[in-house]
Amino acid sequence: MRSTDLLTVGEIARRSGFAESAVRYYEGLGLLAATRTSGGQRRFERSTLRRLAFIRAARNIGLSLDEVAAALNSLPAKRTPTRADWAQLSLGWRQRLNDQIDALVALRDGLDSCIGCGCLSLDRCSISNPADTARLDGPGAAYLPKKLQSSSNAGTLPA
Amino acid sequence: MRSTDLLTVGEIARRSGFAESAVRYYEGLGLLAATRTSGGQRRFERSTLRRLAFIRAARNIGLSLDEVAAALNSLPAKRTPTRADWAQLSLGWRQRLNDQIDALVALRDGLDSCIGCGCLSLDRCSISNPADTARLDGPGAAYLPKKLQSSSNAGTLPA
DNA sequence: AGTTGACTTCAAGTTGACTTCAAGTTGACT
DNA sequence: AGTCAACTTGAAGTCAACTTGAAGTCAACT
Repeated sequence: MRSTDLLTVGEIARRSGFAESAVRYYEGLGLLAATRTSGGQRRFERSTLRRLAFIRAARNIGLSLDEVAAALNSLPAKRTPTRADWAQLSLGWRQRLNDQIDALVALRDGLDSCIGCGCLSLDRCSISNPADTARLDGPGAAYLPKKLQSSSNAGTLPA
Repeated sequence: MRSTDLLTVGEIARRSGFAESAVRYYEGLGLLAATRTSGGQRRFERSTLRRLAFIRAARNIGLSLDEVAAALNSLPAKRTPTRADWAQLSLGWRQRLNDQIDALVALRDGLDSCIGCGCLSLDRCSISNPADTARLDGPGAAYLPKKLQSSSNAGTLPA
């Protein structure tokens, strides 16, 4: 990092918290841009860190990489994105999060009414409805965040 | 379905809303039990439908099949599970759902404060924190339900 | 100049939850 | 007895998002 302020893939990885392999993968997908040294090594601009921050945020919220790509492509190509650009971009996530929250709340409320009866009827129980039927279409079936999936109390009482 | 009230894989699939391949897969995993005809075809008891309802509910809530298996294995092996058994089993899900909801709410609140500043700083912005750091460990990174993932407004404003 | 850690590419492997396929049976009905 | 939809198995394919491995190259430092 002597000559300019360009960063190697290792530095980018360390600073962003992504694995090097992920950074290379993202570059391959076109999510990140890199120049190359004469020897063929990647050099990233500092602004790449902001892109990666955006990517992580988006992934935290649940966007696929395809969606992340689309979002990044909607940034102004010819000037450095401003704060406002980034803010604009993340504004649409709010509704998305609210949708997820609503879905889970609906699921929990359905569960509450199920606990009372223990039915789990395919016909009547809202929590065990096949995904394609009636009321879960708005709320949407809720697949658990991976973090929470592995760690717990599968169906058994906590105590 | 003449002779007894045993159901074929096709009937089970139709009535449960699962694909036949999924039903066979679940049987292979031991989530479902089936007797066989002399010719080797599967025959399921009617109670299998309730198990499948449970499986769907659990999957809706986000349990992995491993977790579903563990939950089902905790059912009394020697008698037909009662309503109370099923209710007991699903009771533990409530906390899980609440955890998910809390995680998303925290994420949304973080996003709200981010939108104001547009920073997305790796250091300071809670929404773009690497998954392994500080505050997201409780809440957990939230990966979006698949349903919601594909269908939307990726990072762009709704209007 | 030599060392050595960091880098390169490309292919293949991983995970979970299934689905698809091919080729061959079975069983309910006529 | 014949028909044919529905069934069987096992292997392989799918998807996303990476990771891993092998075999080789680069660059910073001494």
